[in-house]
Amino acid sequence: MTSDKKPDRSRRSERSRRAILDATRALISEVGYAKVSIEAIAARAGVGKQTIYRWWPSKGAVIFDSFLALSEDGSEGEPALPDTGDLEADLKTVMRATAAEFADPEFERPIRALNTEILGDPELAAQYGEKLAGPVEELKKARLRSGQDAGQLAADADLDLVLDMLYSPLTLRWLYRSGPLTPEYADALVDATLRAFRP
Amino acid sequence: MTSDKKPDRSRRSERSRRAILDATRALISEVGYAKVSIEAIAARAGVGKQTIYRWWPSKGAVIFDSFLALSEDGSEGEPALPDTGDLEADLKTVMRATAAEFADPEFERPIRALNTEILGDPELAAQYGEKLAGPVEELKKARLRSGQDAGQLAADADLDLVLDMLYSPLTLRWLYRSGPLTPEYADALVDATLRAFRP
Amino acid sequence: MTSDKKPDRSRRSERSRRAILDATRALISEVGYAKVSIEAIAARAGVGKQTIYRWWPSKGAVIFDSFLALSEDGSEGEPALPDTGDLEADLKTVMRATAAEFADPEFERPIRALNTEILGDPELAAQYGEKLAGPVEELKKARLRSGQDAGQLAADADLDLVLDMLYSPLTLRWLYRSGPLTPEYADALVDATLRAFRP
Amino acid sequence: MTSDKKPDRSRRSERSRRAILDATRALISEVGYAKVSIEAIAARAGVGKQTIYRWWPSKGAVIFDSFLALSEDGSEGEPALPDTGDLEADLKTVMRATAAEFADPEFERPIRALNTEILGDPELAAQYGEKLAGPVEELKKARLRSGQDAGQLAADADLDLVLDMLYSPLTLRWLYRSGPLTPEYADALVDATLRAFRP
DNA sequence: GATTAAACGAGACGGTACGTCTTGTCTTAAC
DNA sequence: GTTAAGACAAGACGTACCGTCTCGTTTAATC
Repeated sequence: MTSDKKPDRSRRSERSRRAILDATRALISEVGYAKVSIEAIAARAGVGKQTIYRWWPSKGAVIFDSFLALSEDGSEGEPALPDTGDLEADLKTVMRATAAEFADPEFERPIRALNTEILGDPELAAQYGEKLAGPVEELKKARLRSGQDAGQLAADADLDLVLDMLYSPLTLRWLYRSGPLTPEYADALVDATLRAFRP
Repeated sequence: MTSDKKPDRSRRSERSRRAILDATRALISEVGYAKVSIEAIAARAGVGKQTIYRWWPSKGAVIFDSFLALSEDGSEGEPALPDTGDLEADLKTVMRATAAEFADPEFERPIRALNTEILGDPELAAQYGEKLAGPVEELKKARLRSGQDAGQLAADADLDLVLDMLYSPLTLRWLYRSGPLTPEYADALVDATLRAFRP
Repeated sequence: MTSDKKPDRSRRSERSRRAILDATRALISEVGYAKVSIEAIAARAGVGKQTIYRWWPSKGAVIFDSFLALSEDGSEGEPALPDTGDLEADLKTVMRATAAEFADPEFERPIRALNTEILGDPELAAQYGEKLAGPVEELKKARLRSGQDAGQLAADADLDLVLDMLYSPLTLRWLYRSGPLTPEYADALVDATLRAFRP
Repeated sequence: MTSDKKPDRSRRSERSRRAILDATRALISEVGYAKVSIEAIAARAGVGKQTIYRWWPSKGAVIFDSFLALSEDGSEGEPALPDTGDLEADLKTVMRATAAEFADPEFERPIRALNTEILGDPELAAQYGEKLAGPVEELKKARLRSGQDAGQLAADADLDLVLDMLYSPLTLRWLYRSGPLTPEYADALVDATLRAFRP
């Protein structure tokens, strides 16, 4: 036990924090997750390595935070999902959009980097669930609940399970690249899921 | 033009190949995926590093092959899935078993290693689909088809979609550690999926 | 433009420098020049390889420096050569000592290592002339000059040539192992040289 | 002691032997001694590595033999040194020629390669003395003896010593690159040596 | 305004692993 | 039984990063 001195958060340089997070995202986009190194981040950010090690426990944590920061200042609170009163139509809209996003090569590298990190680090996985996935999931569940109230979904449907059946196949197909992410596939998932949980 | 000489497959040492694959699996079990290095594999296998680099393009490929070899000589052809005539019961049996396997810490490390590797390498992902996942999927589809014939599944059900809806939520929950892999969850997935595709 | 960053000399670790130089000399003595590797030096010195590559351009340079360091802290300035007033006797004393030193198996390996290195690297050869051979040569010339003043050597004798004729045959015989390094041979060289340059 | 089977000299391929020796010399000229590898020689000669290892004990031996072969078929017996009756003039001619040869960059690399090899391997040094240096030395001594008979050299002069004093300074200056190899230097060596051994 | 203590940039350090290269041995097929 | 070819075990090469550890230098907050 050499030096348990905890850094003083109040004196942290916001300038450095931003530079590190920005450099991280830029590097992921440019060279891909596997080749992002702490040294490269520090050099790119014009920051000493120690400044990174002082505030983050691992490379994964930096990468994770770089996404978190993005979602935090990108949107002040998540936007609600569409609610036209037609659950099926709304879900298809959202699922098709998700499929399109996954297919967009622009997002491919960063999201895949994030997922790889989460896969290997339970700590980050927990944080991911809580900070990133959770809020979005709540929004989705709210829309489902609204559909439930409108009698478009069984009153006793387990909404977490519904979400799983909707999104998991899409997500896994993307992760494993095991099939094309077409609008038709998105629609088929919505149809089947709604059949399973119709009132 | 540096050195485009291709090695001569017919002169490959089977002895070394096995030693490398065995050492790889042993190391993954012992120290976990992240800490497996080519150097460690070579040392453990009593093999020169070059012998690994000569035959495999990447660490991921070695790891992948070590699983492939396991499945190839472990089972001479995959065993058929149970077919008692009751599709629901059989699916629940299989899904519960899958959930249990995922939860077994013994398999945790190796399978997670394999998945991490697949996630970051499209080449391996393709091989995975073809050599490992494909055959198993065919067996599963055969059982579904048998249920279809028995009138327990809609005649026009897209069996790939059925499989996705059954297994994806389970797999993703395991990958992301986003929830417990209980028999109840397995059962719920089977119930919902069968509802979606009942005749 | 890969990495033109020059290391900062002022921050160099004296501790590591000494450890490297010491380890180098020890290894040369123990296993011989040909088998000294950078890896072995680093391991022996308890130092990262990069610390060697950071400060020395080649293995030869390390070896050379290990000798330089020896001569620098071994003697605070070279000791003067004997000057009894009898040039012939003094030269014979020194030449016999040189012959004996060459014949001493203790010095054999290190000096031969140094010589091999110098032979293949003009850069080091220049440094050798300047830093190691030069100072000693000056002392020898000083003694010759004193002999010249005493009328024991021709006033117009080229002292560099005198030194060459004295030492080169001895040195070359040692390098090539082309003959025994006896006191008689040393004496004969002194006699012949003094005859050639007598007043 | 695994396989002491000695190869059968009578079945040796002369074609391969020549190809190896030629390739060796060519490589030394082109890339310099330090970068000549057995692999490169074998590839260049169109020969299996084992064919080299079967007939030569070390890389040095191959290099040495490549020179030996050169001197053997280049000249069927060494040419006699000039003997005009004027020893001083003849020696100056020969010494100036030697100095010029040393200075010729064409010969620089090969001869230096040979010397480096000899320096580190007593076995080769002995062979060098016997097969390459010896014969030439005998010729030189023959010329000296002729001068002795003509009364231009002391009758009791040790001819080996005379040769050493003539050639060693030149050779060493070349090896160490410690000074220019001018005709003047050659002349000065001859002058001084003849002074030392005049009748 | 001067003092002072922590965060900072920079980068040297001991290490691990990389992927390449060469060595000397061993194996195979052609002749 | 020698040869060309080349796979093999071994291990050094020089490079890239790791995470830790000084170094001066800002930069605030306290005096």
